Amino acid sequence: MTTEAEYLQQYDPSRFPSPLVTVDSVLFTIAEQALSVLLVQRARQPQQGRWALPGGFIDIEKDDSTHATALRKLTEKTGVSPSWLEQLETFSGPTRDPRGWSLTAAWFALIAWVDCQPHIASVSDAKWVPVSALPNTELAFDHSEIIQAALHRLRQKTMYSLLPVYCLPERFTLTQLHEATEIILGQPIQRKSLIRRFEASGMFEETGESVATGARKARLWRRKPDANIHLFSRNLLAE
Amino acid sequence: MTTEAEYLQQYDPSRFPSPLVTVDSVLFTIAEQALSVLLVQRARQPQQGRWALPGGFIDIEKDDSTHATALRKLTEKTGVSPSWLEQLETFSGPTRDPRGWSLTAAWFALIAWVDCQPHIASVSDAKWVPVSALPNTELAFDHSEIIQAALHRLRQKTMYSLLPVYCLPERFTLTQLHEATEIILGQPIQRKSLIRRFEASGMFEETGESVATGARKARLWRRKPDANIHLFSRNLLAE
DNA sequence: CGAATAGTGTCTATTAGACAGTATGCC
DNA sequence: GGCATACTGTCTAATAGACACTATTCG
Repeated sequence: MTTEAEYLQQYDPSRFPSPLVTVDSVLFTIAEQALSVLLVQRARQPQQGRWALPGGFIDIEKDDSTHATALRKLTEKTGVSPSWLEQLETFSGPTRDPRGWSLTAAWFALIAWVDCQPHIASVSDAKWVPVSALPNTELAFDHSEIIQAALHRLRQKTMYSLLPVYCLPERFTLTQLHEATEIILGQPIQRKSLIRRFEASGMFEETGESVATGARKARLWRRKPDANIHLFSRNLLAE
Repeated sequence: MTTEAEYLQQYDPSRFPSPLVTVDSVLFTIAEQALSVLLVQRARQPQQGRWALPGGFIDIEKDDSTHATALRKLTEKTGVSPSWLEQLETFSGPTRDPRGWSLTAAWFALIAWVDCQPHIASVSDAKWVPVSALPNTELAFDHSEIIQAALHRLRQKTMYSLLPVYCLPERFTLTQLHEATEIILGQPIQRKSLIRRFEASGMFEETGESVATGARKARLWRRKPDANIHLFSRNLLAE
């Protein structure tokens, strides 16, 4: 019989074969009227030169969860923190990475295009790719599959929450939210339905400002500082 | 410049410090009118003797995903495959396991009590614990937190699908489904609402049999062999 | 004033909640 | 028949879809 303290003293973490562990994120935005995902060109082997999701290894010294790893990698690539970040799913298996049995904790994130455009435009190894262009793009590892899962999550949540606001700048108009929602779902949405939800959510406040976009000025809104996302009990587009 | 083949030849997976990786599952059932979770007593250090979720290390030789690991561990403990198995979430951090920075891919599962009761009853290191008893139980690692996340998932999904059928035996009555749903949600549900959903789902077929439970006989139903779960676009208990 | 964009009013359709009512089987 | 359990009918309430309507701004 050994105590836990004795056991830990003689514990050797390298005794058992362990999978290769990474963290990858699917960061979406609306770029020029197109739902787009951030891709990064791999600087090193394996799959050197291929486009891949932003991510990498956990820094055991610095990161105190895979959430921290995802946030650190995204901030390195975009210069800012994403507005939304939630765990997606973990992908694993012996063949998804040529180095051997591997596991990646995938995260799902949203950001406003204007918030990171200056940073992205200044580097050559990161770019926004419209999701409509993905079928023609061969990505590293199983990253296409991960993006498909993230896209499914994004569309589902858009039907029962106002998640698309996290793709918009801090101050936004209802028309911007409406357009973002239609772009994500790929079909027309009743503006009235969206506005009803917008009011019922209690998540937003007027800034008092308004902007002209050609005709009547539109009011500018922002998220209330501590408002949590509101989940509706019915979906849009229920058919 | 090295090719990927050259790179892989000299690749040493033990060069970087790596987290300890495990797979744990939260298996629910309805045991004697109580929503219960399967716990296993830890045979070894660390946390020897404490009750914990069924799980363990990935077998790099045998498992071709964490799904396979979860299934293997659950089958070892219960003698059968769970009726429902989906990924929950990955929990990670430097302090959740005394051996160091660790990560567990958590899975969420359902089974009929009668399907595994013979096996569970025959061993002394596994038992069903009603979720109502969990606040008074100190579990290993962060397993209480994992169970809370699973419980939340179970209750959410019960509101927009007929997930509770996966806690029932192969052949079941509408009353059993109704009771399971009420037990999971912890409040009364309109039987009529459930039956409307049951019919609309298209997931079930009559067996032609019926059982007496004291008064009028109840029809026995089963899931159609290849039916996928039906997701409704509105929730129960929307208030 | 007309055109364009922003925003409202209000009718219909769908489906959950409530609960009364009918059916069946055992004593 | 009486009672308990299984099952159905149907009204109300909530909210999404549809779309006509009003409001504001600019030339």
